[in-house]
Parts: sequence; structure tokens; C-alpha cells
Amino acid sequence: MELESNFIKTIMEEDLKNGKVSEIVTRFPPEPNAYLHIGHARAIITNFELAKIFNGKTNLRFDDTNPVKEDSSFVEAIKEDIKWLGYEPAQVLFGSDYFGQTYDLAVTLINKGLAYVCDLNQEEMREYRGTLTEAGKNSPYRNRSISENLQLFKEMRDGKFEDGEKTLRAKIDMASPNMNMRDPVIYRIIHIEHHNTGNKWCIYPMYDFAHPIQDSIEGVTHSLCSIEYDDHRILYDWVVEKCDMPHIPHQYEFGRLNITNTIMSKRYLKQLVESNLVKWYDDPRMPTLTGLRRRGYTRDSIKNFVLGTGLSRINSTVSSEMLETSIRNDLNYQVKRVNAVLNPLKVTITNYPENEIEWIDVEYSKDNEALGTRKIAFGRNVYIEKEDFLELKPNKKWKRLSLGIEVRLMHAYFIKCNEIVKDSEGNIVELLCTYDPITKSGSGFIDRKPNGNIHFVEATTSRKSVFNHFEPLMLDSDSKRDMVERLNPNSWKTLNGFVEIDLKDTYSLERFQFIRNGYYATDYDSKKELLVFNRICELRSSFK
RNA sequence: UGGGCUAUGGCCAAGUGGUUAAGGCAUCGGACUUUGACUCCGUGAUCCCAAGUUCAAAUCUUGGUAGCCCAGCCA
Repeated sequence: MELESNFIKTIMEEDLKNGKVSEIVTRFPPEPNAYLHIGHARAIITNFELAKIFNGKTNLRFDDTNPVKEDSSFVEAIKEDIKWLGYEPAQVLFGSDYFGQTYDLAVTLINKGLAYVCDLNQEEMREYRGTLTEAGKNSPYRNRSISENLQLFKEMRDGKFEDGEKTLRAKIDMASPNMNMRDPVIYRIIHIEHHNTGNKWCIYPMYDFAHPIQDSIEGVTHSLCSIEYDDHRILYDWVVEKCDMPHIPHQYEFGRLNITNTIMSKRYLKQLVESNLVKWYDDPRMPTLTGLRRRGYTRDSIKNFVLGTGLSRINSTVSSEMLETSIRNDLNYQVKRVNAVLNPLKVTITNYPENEIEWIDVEYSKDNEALGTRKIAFGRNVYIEKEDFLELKPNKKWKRLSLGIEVRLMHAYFIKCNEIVKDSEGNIVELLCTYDPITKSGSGFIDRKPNGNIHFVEATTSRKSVFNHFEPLMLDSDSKRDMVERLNPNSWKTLNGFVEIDLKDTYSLERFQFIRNGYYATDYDSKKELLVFNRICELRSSFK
């Protein structure tokens, strides 16, 4: 799928056309403190695809300016997710690579009288900041001399002070209606080992100061971020200007992408994992990229989904059905269509010889012959789905098996149900049927029409399997309600059944259409003796 | 009268003064079918409201209304 027209693409076209920029350079700047989710995928895809269209380039830059929260374990996971999506960054960089230059630029600001060391503690600073409707007031430390500021900032760097004892603040305007401009902190003291720089630094720049500098150093032309940074842009531009950055990057904001029944906040995903409400970040129910991958989603389905939702400045909530449609469309043509019985009901073909198995050639997909064929087994003992049998045909629309009714076992023969075997509690445990040899599939038999076509697997050759079915983790998206209350108790359902013998050597993440059941992917935990499949999504159904 | 952003069918979204206002998802019909799948056909908008500018307005102006964001030494 192509990237549709959107406002950022239009801006880039104009910038290129009127010579404002000669090349498009974008960046994806994740903070290495969490696993990436499908919301990040929008940012990744947007940055890379936009640059690609204009033959530009995209860097991956880890935004690691806060060692309290960040960890190198996330660095590798994030790299892997981006690679999985099929993108290769022009460069892989770290914000911490620029700590030296960032420090020097802070000194530049001090020398210009545009930054000062402030002794206010956190609480005092909040009081001085004012409120949304009232102006703040100047810090008593605002007018320290340049030399004193220089000395103090150096001492901050040299570890003379405790965490929180002092900050470096930009001197802008405590009466600004934009809170971000009320002398924002640009450096703070944190005595913690950094995953990249170790103990070299004990002061770290804030995002608002570091980000524009990083963008400028890297020659980023279009710095894309989410809409809540809109009122940070004025500060972004201030930093670029006052630091006399030779290259001037520009920030553009776009809305966040939400999906119905899906909650994507880092805090929430972390809580799910730490409370053992899911197995891990790669749990197939998680909206993380690693979870979606394990579920069986393909990179193209994610890309097409994101591209299909478009891009605007609105925070949008897209129906999860759109994601499902995207994976169905991707898998429909390219995947093998095979038989699996998830809720087995034993069927004995009473007029078929015992100990005889018949092998039938069947194409994997009549829509894609290149997939080839395999042999399916047919014999005296088969399994069909429990839901494909009802003792009494309920209405004319019922296109499945009932007592005295004849249906086709797909790719094999017509069978007719003659007798029902029940246990002492009245549950149906077996069906006794007869088959008609002249109705064999492919024989051209047209004298009778069966009451529908159902799938089956031969009992003695099929492989025991576990099928994991998923529902949304949350029953609603009302973030005001407690998470545990909203949890869907049926988000993971396990079924035990059989797949046709052809799947005995399936490998992790191999994807199939199980005929009439849905799309599935082989789980990492699948073993030869017990195959495990995750349902990616159901087939569409107009059955009412 | 704190500041900022946004408003196009149920959900996304193109559209940049002249179009029958693209497209996708969903819905509802129908055709086809050895998957109740796929595929194919059909199906919906006085563009938040009001006034104005103009021969002509979703697009420009003014005034409303509604929603979202901002008071971390988080990003």
C-alpha cells in the first residue's frame, strides 16, 4: 500500500520544491524504557515511509536522557521490532552520544545570560511557576551573575550537589501563557549510572533541551512527534535559535492512533506484565509489536493497517476490525488452507472398511495454485466439529449435518447420519454415518445436492493440537475504571483438537487458514507431540 | 477573554474557491461458491452552528459551540 496524501507529506513536497530543504531527513526517537506497541508503529512507518518517498533518510535515535527509567535491554528489543517491520535506519544513534555538545550549549546559554542555576526545590518551583490562569513569578536565583552560574553549573557537573539540589533553567518568561516557557528546567542532577555513559555524567539534559539539539546535529529536517508536543514547539524553536544551531530542524505534530478495545499506555502494559495478568510482553493478546508478531500478524498487515488509517492532527480511534481486515487481506492469498477440528466429535463411517486409509490429493488453495497440493486422509473414523451437527435440522438455512441428513465432507465423500450415540447424561459422543462411494469429490457427481459442506480430519492420522483463541484483554476502554475490573476473563481460551497430518512438521510463526475456522499461526511453544496454534483472527462470517 | 490544537457519513480520511465531496473499515442488500470464506455488484454527507465575502465556499472572513492537550527536576 502506498502512503496516502497527508499534511506532512504536503509540507515536505513544498519544502523540497521551494528549496527550503535539499533532502528529507527524519528520525524515530524512542525512549529505551518500554517495548514498542502498534501506536509506535505509526510513528516508525510514517517517518520511514515519508523519507523513502523523497529518497531521504531516517535515523533511529534512542532518546536516553533519563537514566532513572532507561535500560539497554529495551534497546535491543526496539531494534529488533524495527527490523521486523522491514526498516533499516540510516544510522543508529543515542541522545547520550551528544551529552558533551549538549553541556557546551548549556554553557553557551549561560554566557548569553539565557540560563541560570536555580536552587528552588521541586515544591518551591511549582509554587513559583503559577497556574494555567495566573502568571508565575521569577525565581530569586534568576539574576545570578554569569560567572556565578558558570561556576555553579560546573560544580553541578562535577558532582558537588545532591539530586534535586540545583537545576539549570532557561531564562525565558515566567508570565508566558505557555507553561513550557516559564523558565523550564533544562538540566537536572541525577546520580545514577547511565546505560551508555556509565558514571561519566551526573547531570542530564531534559527532553525539551536535548531533542532540538540532537535533531539539529543530525541534520533532521522534519522532526515528527505526537500532537501533545504542539505547545513545546515554541521552546524547541527557542533552543535551536538561542544555541545558534547551524542547522534548523522543524517540528511537526500528528495525532495519536488508538484502536478500539486496545489500551496502549506504557504504564498499563507494564502493569499487565508485572501483575502476571499476561504472560509477558510477547503475549499474543498484547498490542506490543512483539505480541502481535507472536499472535501471527505480518509486517505487511501492520504497515497496511497504519497506512490505511491515514494521518492527521486528530487523535483517532480506529476500529480493531480494520486491523483484522488487514491481516485477512494479507493472508488470504498467500497462506495454505488446511483442515483442523477444534471441538472434535467422533464420526464412524459404518460402511467403510476397517483399517483402511484412503489418500486424496487436495490443493492447498484453489485461489493460489502455486501453493501446490498435499494428501489428506480419509477412513472409517473421522472427526468433525461439534458445532457442525444438530440432531434436528433447525431450519432451511442450516447447511450442516443432522440426523438423516446428507452433507459433503469437503474433498472427500457425502456422508449421511443414521444414528446418534449418547452417553448416560445424554451428551452426543459419536455419530454413526454411511458414505456413498459414487459421490467422491472430483468425480463429477451431480445427481444429488448435499446439505452443505463441512470439514473433517481422519482420526488415526491427525495430530493432537492445542488452539489458543483470544479476545480483547479489556472489556471496555473506560480509563477511569480500575484496570482489574475491566479485564476480560475470557481473553484466552484453549481448545483441544486435531489438525490434518500434513502439519506435523510446522514451524514457529508458520501461518495457515484453518478452513471455516480462521487464520492461525504456529506458536513458539509448539512441539511435535503437541502442536500449538494461536488464532490470529476469525474468518469473516455472514452467518446469523 | 490563560494558552494551544481540532471539527468532512457509524470509525478513519482525501480535498488548498468551480468535483456528481475520493478511498478504506463497518453496515445492509444481491450474485457466485465443495470454506456461511474469498471474489464481484449495489448501498449512505445540505462538510459542527450562524452570519458574511464571492457569479461560485467543505475550502476565505467574523462570531459562536463542542472535544482534546498544558501547571514533572518524565518523554
